[in-house]
Amino acid sequence: MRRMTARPANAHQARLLRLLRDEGPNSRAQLGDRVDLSRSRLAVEVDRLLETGLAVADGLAASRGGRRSHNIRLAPNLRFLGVDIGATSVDVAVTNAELEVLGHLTQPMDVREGPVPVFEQVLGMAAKLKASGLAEGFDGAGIGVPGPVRFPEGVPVAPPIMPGWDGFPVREALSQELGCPVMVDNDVNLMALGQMHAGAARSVDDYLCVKIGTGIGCGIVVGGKVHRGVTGSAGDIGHIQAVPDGRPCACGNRGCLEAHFSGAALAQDAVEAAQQGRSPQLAARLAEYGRLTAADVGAAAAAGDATCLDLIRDGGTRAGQVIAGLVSFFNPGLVVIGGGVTGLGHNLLAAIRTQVYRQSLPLATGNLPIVLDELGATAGVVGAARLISDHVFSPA
Amino acid sequence: MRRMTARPANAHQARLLRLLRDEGPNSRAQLGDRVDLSRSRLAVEVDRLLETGLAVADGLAASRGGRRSHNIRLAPNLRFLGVDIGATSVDVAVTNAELEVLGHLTQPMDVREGPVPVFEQVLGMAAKLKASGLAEGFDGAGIGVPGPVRFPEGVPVAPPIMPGWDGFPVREALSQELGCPVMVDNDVNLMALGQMHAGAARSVDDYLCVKIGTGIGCGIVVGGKVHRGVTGSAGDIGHIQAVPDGRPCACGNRGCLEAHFSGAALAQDAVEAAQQGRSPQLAARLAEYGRLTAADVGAAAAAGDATCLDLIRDGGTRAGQVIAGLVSFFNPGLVVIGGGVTGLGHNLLAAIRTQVYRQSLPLATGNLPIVLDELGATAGVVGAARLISDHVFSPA
DNA sequence: GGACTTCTTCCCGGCGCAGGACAAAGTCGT
DNA sequence: ACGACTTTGTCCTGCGCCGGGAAGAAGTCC
Repeated sequence: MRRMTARPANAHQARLLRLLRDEGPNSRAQLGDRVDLSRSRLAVEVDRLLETGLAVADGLAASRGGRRSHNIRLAPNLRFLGVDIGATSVDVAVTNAELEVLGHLTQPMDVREGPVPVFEQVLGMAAKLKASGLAEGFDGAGIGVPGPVRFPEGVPVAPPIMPGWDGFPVREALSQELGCPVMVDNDVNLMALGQMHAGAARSVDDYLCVKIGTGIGCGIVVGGKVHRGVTGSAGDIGHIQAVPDGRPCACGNRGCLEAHFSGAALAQDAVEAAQQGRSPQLAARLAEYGRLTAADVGAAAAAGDATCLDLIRDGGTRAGQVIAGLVSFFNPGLVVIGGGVTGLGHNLLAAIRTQVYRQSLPLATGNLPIVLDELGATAGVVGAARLISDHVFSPA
Repeated sequence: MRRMTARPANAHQARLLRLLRDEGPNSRAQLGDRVDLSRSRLAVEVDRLLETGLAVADGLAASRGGRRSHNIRLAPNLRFLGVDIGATSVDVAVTNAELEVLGHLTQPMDVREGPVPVFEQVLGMAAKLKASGLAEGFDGAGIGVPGPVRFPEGVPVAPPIMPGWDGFPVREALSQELGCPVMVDNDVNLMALGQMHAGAARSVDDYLCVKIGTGIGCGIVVGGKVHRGVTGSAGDIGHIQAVPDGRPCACGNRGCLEAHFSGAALAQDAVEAAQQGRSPQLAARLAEYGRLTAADVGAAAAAGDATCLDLIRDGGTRAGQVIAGLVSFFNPGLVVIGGGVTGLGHNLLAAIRTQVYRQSLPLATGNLPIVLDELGATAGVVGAARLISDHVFSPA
């Protein structure tokens, strides 16, 4: 069931495709304004894109004072699959060539079960999306996994929370199953790509994207490109020491950021606070559901629970200390905070901001926005689609 | 006394020039092996380089089994000026086009006197080098300053240790004086470029270069290019918190790495140790010279002074903690330790290594060399020459 | 309805560039 | 010493990229 997607023949065509992807339908004349090419050349390249079926004509554009131009848009039947595998759930979405999400499924899942059952589930979800008429086939798929990846090969390497995946040829296997090109990356990197396409980072070239969920990671974008490091483990900031001689961490050290502030750590703190009677609200929730999550802390804090506010503030301060260091080091133009704990909202953001603005030098923080992610689960799947679209929209 | 240096006309020529710069003289045939160009094209471009005088023919190369090829080398009369302005001294060197140092002067200087007297001194040193017959004029000059720089304009911005320089048009002024292109950068970035050209980083694309001198900074190289951050302050790691609620720092915070371990901090610790009678060796040196520097600590440690060994070990551990965080975050392929404290030698390196290998994750440290800088003062000036040569060897 | 603007197509000539043919210069074996 | 083979450098041809002019198509504005 292989689906042969045409590929751009040269860099000009690739450039045009990405422009159409990022800025939507555009008239030939507008395209001419954006890509430094002569009219004749542009006409030839656009015509070839139309011939190969990657783009289609789409009626007439509004006049700009003279003859009306023809609209060009990416082929409306192109489909990308975005998959975001988390620690405890999986997101699968279908997008069109402009990376608009046409359908999105979320299901609980345990990544520790290993690649084979997880992929069965993912393929089932993809089939479901296909069956609902959203796609006839896929022109590419991007996959995010919660651990480091040897990017060129698309293979997870030594992932701490998904040991069974070490060395599993994710890219190869999925490409076989889906019959289309596949790219694999760390989930945090994909979140960063999502921000680049649809989020706060659209006009920034150097930024950090901190994801605080079950674990903690950081997507690093340098000059508009994701920095993955020499072994694919760049951005693994969960095990930076935040508290000297602090809590023991699964990695064997003490005081790791992740041990003091993450979805897991926060839930544990919440349970302790409830059991010690420091927070009636949490105690009530614990009694009701039998367990607590970061969301419960956020809800209780929003309702005014002082203990929960303290937990959030302390955690934000810890995270802020580490982020302040990264800001001093990297001097980004933007920091985006995302992941499961985003539900803690502005209390968290305020604590992080305070710490960063206090600890980093004025030159680095002077014009540095620190914002919450606004895309939620969309960021990951859009980032995945963006990753593979960059690949498909590059010369063969 | 403007000297008009030819510039490459296209990217091919630029490529060839850089190849000749980095790998020395080469035969036409060898050049053909390294650049993906047809023989005809290559011949045309090389001939043009010869015509413009950027390169010269240099005899016949050894035979590779057939007709002997002609050697090509960069024009032997090209000269770059490398200037490295430190906090308390200045280095000026002349290099040829292959960035070999032909002459090198070092003089004490106080950067706080401001740009005008410092530049007078620099120009005097350059004139001295010229007068000794090393250069007739300069085809470009690179300048390193100990503070952040707005790179495109070549202007220092808000430099803490050189307040008088804020906004001074270094690039413009020196270009006027010297009559040649000038580029300005942070001294740490230039040290990193020096490692790339002549040091440990020749075959690495992503690495960090930590300079521990009067202050502490870090050069960041991503994909073979220096990362300067959005405001030019990337790598400013001296004010990352190393010790919660630690010593007060000039920046207004507490526990900054620089307050606990730098040339200045170490000298102060040494004086205290001497006065408190914890180190007879240091006391003797203090009595003799009236002051102490990091070098004294190194010498005493080498002679077996336990207190000094402790000072070095503690400092290395502090630095190692911060570097461990950077390694987790950035996942470099190499870390080079340089700057004034390199004199502390392997005791320092051992402490840093221990801490990094202990605190960072195995995937990031598995194949990570951490080495001492071997170039010393040469790194800065060669890096400066490399910076401007990259500029001169790019299409106009 | 006429003058002006904008957009598209067609066409020409220059340039970059690859690759083949050929000459020059050397090596190696006999 | 000589011929066969290899490597290197030069010349030439042809293709495709590409910019820009000219002309026509389509609209706007007065």
